[in-house]
Amino acid sequence: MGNIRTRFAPSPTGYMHIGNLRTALYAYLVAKKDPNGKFILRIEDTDQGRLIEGATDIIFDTLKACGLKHDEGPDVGGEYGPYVQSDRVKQGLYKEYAMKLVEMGKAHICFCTEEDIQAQKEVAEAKGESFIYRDPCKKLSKEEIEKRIANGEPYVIRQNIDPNGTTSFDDEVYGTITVDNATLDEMILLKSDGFPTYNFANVIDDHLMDITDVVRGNEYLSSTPKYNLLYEALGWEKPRYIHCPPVMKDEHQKLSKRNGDASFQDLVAKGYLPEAILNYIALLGWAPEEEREIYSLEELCQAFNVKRIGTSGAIFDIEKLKWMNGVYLREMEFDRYKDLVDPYIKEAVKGPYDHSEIAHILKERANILTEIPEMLDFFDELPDYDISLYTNKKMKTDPVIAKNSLIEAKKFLSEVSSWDHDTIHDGMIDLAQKLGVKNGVLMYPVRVALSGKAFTPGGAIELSCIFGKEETLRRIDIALEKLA
RNA sequence: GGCUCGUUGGUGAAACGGUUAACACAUCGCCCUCUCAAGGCGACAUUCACGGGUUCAAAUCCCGUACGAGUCACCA
Repeated sequence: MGNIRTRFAPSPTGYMHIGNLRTALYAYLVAKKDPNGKFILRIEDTDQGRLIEGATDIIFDTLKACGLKHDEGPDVGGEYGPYVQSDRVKQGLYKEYAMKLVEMGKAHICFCTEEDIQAQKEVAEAKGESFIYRDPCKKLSKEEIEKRIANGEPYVIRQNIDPNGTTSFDDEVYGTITVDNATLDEMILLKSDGFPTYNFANVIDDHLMDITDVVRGNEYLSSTPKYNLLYEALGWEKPRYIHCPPVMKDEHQKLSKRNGDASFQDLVAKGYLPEAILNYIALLGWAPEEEREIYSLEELCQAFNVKRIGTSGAIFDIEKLKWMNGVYLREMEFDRYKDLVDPYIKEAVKGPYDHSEIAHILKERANILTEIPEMLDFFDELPDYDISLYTNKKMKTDPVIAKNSLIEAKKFLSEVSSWDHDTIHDGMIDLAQKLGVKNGVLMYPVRVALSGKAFTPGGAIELSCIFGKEETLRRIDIALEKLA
């Protein structure tokens, strides 16, 4: 073997949520840390009742949008296919191995019904006893089993576990974990519909696909010993295990798509960039060696180290994602930024204004794309504002001072030789000086007159430039009327 | 309830027996500035869930307690 092979094995049951994506990311990074490492996508659709149409496409789309390119998978093929478990069922793969285990005495055929077991469990719980199912079917004779199968009685194949002794495994993140075999219940390997359970399929497929490193959520920590018993029974080499801490919504609950909207596509729809999302979630449960926090996917591949994955759950903090998204937006080259932001500008600004200029004043200010329309809501229509807006302590203005500033500004702007940023800027600065006032005393009222808002992207001069002479003077006149 | 895992500031976290307990987000000040944002500077854990123990020395090792999470499905 030698080369690392990891897999991301989601079940197509709906949207891709953030915790899941992070697991995919880590699996990808573990593989790509090795120059020859392979990242495999496997679809685990063994629960026929939970399938959701289109869910597989969401998985493909999400991985693609994030740049988590898989080397093998249902859509790209590979020598270890098929990569969809229901297709593997058709090959009789799982049943074959399950029967083999039965022959070896490591599993048995079971005719018990769910209701039966559930009832026994409830009785035990009522008595306050812990419940480990001791399957009577284990004692069935071969003849009896054959007869009942021939009769068409439904059955499952269940793992046999010797209750004596302990089982341990070494997790790369959590260290050595040991459990008493007596606490392990004998899980179902093959369901009555002939499909394997995850518990079984994952072992078979990981082995058959030569997966060297199993990366998954820590909810599997407690069932891993049972998987290892299977590996041992089959005489297979066990993979390295990398169990990841959970991503939490708050102190008590894991992140779930059901309650919040923390799916990847929700975040994208809210105006977050895939690369920022990926960068942020990489830091949930993993810390780089350097102090740096901004990493491209390629840089993450270099910096990533399993040893620095943490063990406790991390709360997803949308505020920090917001900040990080802003960093990506600010550092983006302008052309790409403009294309990205243009739909949002169009949504808010229908007037004949230069979108490129608007993009410029937005670039340093917006953290999320979807907050852009609101920032620009004064362009098409001047909001109705109260003249109390002209009172600003820091700018040393009030309505009386503002009126004066606007009269002077209007005088200058009506006669300015050329309507461009530099000319207006220099002229206004000169004007303030001539008037013997601080820049703000002159600029602030102009900006308020143009926008009707206390805070705007861009200052008085930038806004004047974008609005053009006519509209600028028109808005100043409106202000003067209000202040009259 | 049994078993497994976890617990450093509001959040993400560093520290791998000896530091003033990094850094980042958020928050709050100040500076810069035509507003806001960005940027700069500074404040913010006398303390690492709690209680014992080991040690000259513990957030770091050990034990216990509390709290939390996961698991105990013909779900993954």
